[in-house]
Amino acid sequence: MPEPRRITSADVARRAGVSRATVSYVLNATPGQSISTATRDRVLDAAAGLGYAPSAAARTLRTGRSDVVLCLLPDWPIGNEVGNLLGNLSTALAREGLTFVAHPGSREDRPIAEIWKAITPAAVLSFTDFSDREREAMLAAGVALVVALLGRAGRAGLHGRELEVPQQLIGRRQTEHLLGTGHSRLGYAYPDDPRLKIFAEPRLAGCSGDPVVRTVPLDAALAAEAVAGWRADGVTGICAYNDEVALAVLAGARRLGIATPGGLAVIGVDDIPAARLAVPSLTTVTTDQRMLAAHLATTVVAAVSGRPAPVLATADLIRVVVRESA
Amino acid sequence: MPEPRRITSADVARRAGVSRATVSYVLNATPGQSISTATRDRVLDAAAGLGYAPSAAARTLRTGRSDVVLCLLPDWPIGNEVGNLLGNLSTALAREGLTFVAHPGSREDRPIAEIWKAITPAAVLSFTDFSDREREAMLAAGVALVVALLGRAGRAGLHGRELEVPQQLIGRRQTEHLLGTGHSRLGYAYPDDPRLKIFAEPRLAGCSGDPVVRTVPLDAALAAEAVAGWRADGVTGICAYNDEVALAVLAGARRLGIATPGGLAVIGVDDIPAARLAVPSLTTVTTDQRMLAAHLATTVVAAVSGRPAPVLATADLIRVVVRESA
DNA sequence: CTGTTAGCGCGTTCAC
DNA sequence: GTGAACGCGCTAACAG
Repeated sequence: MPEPRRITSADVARRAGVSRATVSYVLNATPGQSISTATRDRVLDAAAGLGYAPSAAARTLRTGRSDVVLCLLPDWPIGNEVGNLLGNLSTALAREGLTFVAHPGSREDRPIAEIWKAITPAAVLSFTDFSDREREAMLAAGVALVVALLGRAGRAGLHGRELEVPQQLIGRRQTEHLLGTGHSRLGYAYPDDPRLKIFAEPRLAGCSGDPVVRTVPLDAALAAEAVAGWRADGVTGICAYNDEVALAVLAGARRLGIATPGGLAVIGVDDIPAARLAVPSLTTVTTDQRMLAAHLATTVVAAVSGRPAPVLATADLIRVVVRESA
Repeated sequence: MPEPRRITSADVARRAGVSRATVSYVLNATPGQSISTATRDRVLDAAAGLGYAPSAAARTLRTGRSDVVLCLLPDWPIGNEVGNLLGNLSTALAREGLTFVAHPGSREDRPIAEIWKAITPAAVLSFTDFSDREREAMLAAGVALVVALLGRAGRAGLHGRELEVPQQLIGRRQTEHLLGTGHSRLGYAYPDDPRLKIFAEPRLAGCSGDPVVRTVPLDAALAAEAVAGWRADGVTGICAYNDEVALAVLAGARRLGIATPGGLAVIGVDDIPAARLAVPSLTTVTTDQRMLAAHLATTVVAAVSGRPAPVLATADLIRVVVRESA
């Protein structure tokens, strides 16, 4: 086999009878260049005819930045909703000519620096915050954007590119629903997994009505203990960290023979498939992942091109799905 | 700010008082080069002292291949288990010096070629099969490995690097359990989402006992219809495509007032958190994701370095988790 | 206006 | 152990 040599801009230039520079100008539509339509077309034709695709590596080497957006996934279990968000994000960024990739795996396995150095991304998104050193290193390396999807609460982002509002809003919506359906004494079912703290804290902080917090493991017997505790406190409505925790609360209540929602109302977060199949079916709160993804994509694009970040319209972002449990 | 110039191998060479070539040979431990220990150490010290990290882009440009392993995610909803697998895979590959990234999003959004051209990966993994054209294009571009996690059944892979066995094994284990607990007439609860077919087919094919197949949407009322049908057929044990479908079957049975497992035994797949919280708790089948990830990682490494693919030891890979529902 | 020349970015590798 | 070319695209400076 005659080693199928890569097609380079030189090939296109040769075929179009112009210089490589011209090819570059035409293909990148470089502003401030005046190239005749005839030449333009010849180049375009040649490129198309040869099936030319520029070498991403060369471009990256030259410009110091690829068109890849790197997302660092958290080390806590990612479920359906996150998967969904990533998919939407990928689609939205693709429309802008950016390639989205996600890197799973904890930062302990591999220093975060190795990851982005291997990719030379245009932007890095992360679900957890960066240390100042990391942030600086990336910026110094020319990474255009550094978004923490959930910055430390209250921290004025270096870029105003953080997105903690929705989390608090989730807690708010949960309590609003419960308070609105006649429950005045509330509990908060906190997740067992310490890695989830970064999400749980802002959600809890968004709750009004000062709920009684208890940790609820994903186990019916252990959940029952928590439920018993809440009962003793006079709590009648529970905001759960997410649907899984909510299902645990439901299972715990059942063990104790407590009727739901009569004896205890429960509201989750995420609307996982199991939520509607539970008995009683689970009332929960969902985020419009498509809208959120669109916003994130816009934020990334803005940052890459040096424009200010857009403001997230949070109005319809988070919705209560009313079912039987609350 | 004095524009923090990147540290290159030239800097290291200068500091160590050697040529750039030598630096390259030392840092890559290039075989067939005779470099004195003294020089070696000087280079190593200089590199460490300067905090030198080679430019991935330049390396990729030169060698035609990055050290990134690209995984193309399917467009069907990815859940916890897949997330888990990806995490383990990432960790395993990191140990081999490879950077793992995943690209979500359907192939309709963006031709698959654009993705890998943007990354120049050492290897590409995919959950679904590639067309022959795609496969060839990648191979021609120097991508070392092209694994379809689930090739078309029966297709003799170009590389023998396909992994369909576990899927069939899942079905096998489910039926074994049900047949072993006294159920002779079985049903298979097929997922509603057509995108899942690629997983569902091999799982179903692995089932013994020729089960009666019915599609079960994730909705209690609709699931009840399917359950009623099975009852009419004399079916007493259901293998579900996954835990969510199994939960739907459970919900359907409850609607009809059918006791589980007395009236109908159900076994799922995945062991999602909701499985143990269901009523009755769900008997299910799990895959050892860590073991699977290790095998995949080994396969990738073998392929990248041109060695033959290892054989997967399937013995303990798939396990039944016995709970109440079957 | 139109388009070209030339050198850069950085690590790798062949030939001496 | 070294010099020098190479992989490929970008872009400032420059000539018709």
